[in-house]
Amino acid sequence: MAKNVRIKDIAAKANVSVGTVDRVLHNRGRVAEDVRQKVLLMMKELEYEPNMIARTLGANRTYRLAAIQPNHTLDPYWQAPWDGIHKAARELQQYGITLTVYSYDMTRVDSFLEQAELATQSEPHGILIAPLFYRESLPFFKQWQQQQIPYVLFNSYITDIEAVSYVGQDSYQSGFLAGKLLQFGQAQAGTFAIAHIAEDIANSVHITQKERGFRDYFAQLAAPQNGPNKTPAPSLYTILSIDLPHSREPSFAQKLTHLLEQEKELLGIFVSTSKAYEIAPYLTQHPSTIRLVGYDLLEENIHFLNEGTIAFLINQNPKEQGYYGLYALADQLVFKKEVAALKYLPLDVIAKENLQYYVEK
Amino acid sequence: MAKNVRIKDIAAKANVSVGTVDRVLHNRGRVAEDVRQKVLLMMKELEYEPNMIARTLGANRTYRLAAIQPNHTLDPYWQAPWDGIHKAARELQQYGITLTVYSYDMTRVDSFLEQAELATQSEPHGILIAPLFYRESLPFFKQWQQQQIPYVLFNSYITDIEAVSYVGQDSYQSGFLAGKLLQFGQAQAGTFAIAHIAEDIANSVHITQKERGFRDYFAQLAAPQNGPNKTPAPSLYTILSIDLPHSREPSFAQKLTHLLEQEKELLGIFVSTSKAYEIAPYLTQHPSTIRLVGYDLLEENIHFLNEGTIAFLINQNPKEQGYYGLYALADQLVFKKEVAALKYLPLDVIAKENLQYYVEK
DNA sequence: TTGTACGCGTTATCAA
DNA sequence: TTGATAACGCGTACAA
Repeated sequence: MAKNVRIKDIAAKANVSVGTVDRVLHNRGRVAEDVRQKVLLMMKELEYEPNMIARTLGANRTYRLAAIQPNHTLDPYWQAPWDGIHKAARELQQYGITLTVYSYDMTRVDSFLEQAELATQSEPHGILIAPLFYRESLPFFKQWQQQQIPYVLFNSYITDIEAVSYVGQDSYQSGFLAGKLLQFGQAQAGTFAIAHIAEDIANSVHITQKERGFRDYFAQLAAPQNGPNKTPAPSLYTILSIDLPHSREPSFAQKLTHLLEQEKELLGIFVSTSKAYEIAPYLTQHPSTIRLVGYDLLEENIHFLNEGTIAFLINQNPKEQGYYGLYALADQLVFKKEVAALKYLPLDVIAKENLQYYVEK
Repeated sequence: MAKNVRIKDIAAKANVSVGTVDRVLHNRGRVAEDVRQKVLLMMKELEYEPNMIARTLGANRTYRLAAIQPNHTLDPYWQAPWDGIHKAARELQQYGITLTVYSYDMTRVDSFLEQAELATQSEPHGILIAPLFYRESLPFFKQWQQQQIPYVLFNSYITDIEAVSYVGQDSYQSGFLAGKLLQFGQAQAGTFAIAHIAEDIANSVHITQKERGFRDYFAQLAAPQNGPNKTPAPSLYTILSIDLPHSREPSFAQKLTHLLEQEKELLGIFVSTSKAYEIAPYLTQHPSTIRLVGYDLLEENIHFLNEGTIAFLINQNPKEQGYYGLYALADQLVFKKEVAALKYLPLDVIAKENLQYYVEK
């Protein structure tokens, strides 16, 4: 209950001035070792906790942060991260943080390079980036390391030991979960498909991880100890993966219709991106026993979820990804907090029945 | 980006002193009307935004908050709200907020009355309360209103127009969701049960709401437009509710065994409290087609979820309830923000496969 | 009715 | 290597 301990108190107890305590506190040097030790001891004894309010007021610093992500007007998914980033920016404004967002066209590598270059040239104090292009991102990471600019990755996981943090979803686990959602409660044997729509799978790590998780779910059903569930022998499930082009291509309808008509035992489809809504219309024309699972609470997806064509959507908390991503930078730069190297956000299972809590929350 | 506008800037532009601007800003009176108007105009023109950092530092006020909730050592559920409240308290400490928690024995009304009385006598600046006892809470609300003490309700919803906010779950909707989770994918007709364990249903609003939601889920299946799903006619489902005593009573096992053995077509059980783990052991001894759904990520529940006996758990975000509950008070008292009168937290659907993201997050 | 001056806890800039 | 002191932006006595 004692009043909060201030620098002044430590100074008095150690018979030095506040200036000296401050130098010890921030390792600014220029202080005799024995004095340093005494001050540190007093800090321990009094359990000093710095007052962040006063600190930010006194420091009167400003931090310029840059965020690099796909343009939210070109792809609806990216609206949510954009919102999250700006929400965080508003809250952090009073701590002297300003934000500039660099948006790139996610279908064009040159656009990414251009915006990342612009961000770098602005010499920000920290960078938040959704590195959709694996190969093209690495050189920037290296450059930022040399310039000592802390950077945080979000949404797309790239192994990088030097990044302050990765904030995003666990793609492998989400594929695993999708398997469960498709198979759960299905009494009969049959086929499950994973569909990739317009993805450059080679240069996209997380799509591969999703497929691996998906297949592993069915593989582990084979394990003997699976509790008391009456599922058919796992060998009865066939898993197949299908690559679809952009939906505007004629071969999209062609390939999809072929799948739906040829695979008589098709029990479910897992769409590895947020574009489940492009497949949904085709299902209404076919036997409705085919269960559809996809990602993200886009307006189009929500429509089919409510209609019943989409059974479940996996929410990757995109808004929170942006929000916590920017906060990770602030924690590092402003609040000098420990920042977790890895922050997975929950994979929310969304059905028609709990949808309302996730839209506009 | 022009420098942040300060009170001093307004004062200069309006040819008055900072004291006058301050009085206008906080409606302290004692300022000529024409001067007041001029100052207000300047504030608009310069788009003045108060610096909360400097404000809290300057004001140097302290706020004593009281939280009233069931003892977390007597019932494991209440550990999470307790954690959330304390997490918020730690963050808010630097804004001059101190917290005292008053814990009551949720099985004893007199304990509740005692602690609520203690909290009231401490004359706090704000109160956060989980009002499990409906009737007994109302007089306290009245008293707090008279004393002008703002109070926030959490976890248990009680209609009260005067409360600053209610933070918690939508009980009706969670029952509805539970219906879906039990029925989903079940091809055959049968019976679904909702089990209440050791609950005083008459004095507990949210248990009633859960049951209503649960029954309504099956009722709405009767509606004609339900999309393309191959469920049997809704009349084929029988819904029954069962009241169980505390599990230490002999009649607990008796009643439960009776249910399991007599209801040959029992497809699922929905436990309306966090005590699904008390029913789970009985299921392993019976035909495993009975699906079990309950609430909350208690250690015991998690055990049976991983084992497969419990199919889904609905997470009511108890930790967040405490966290945001306390923040609602801080927003009102310290930050002078608008506080939403109602804040529903998400109903997370937890399966074995996405569990990991919700424990210790 | 208005203005002045000090304090909040910290940082940063000088002298010493 | 130290210590005194002016900011930072705002709240609040108290004086005018």
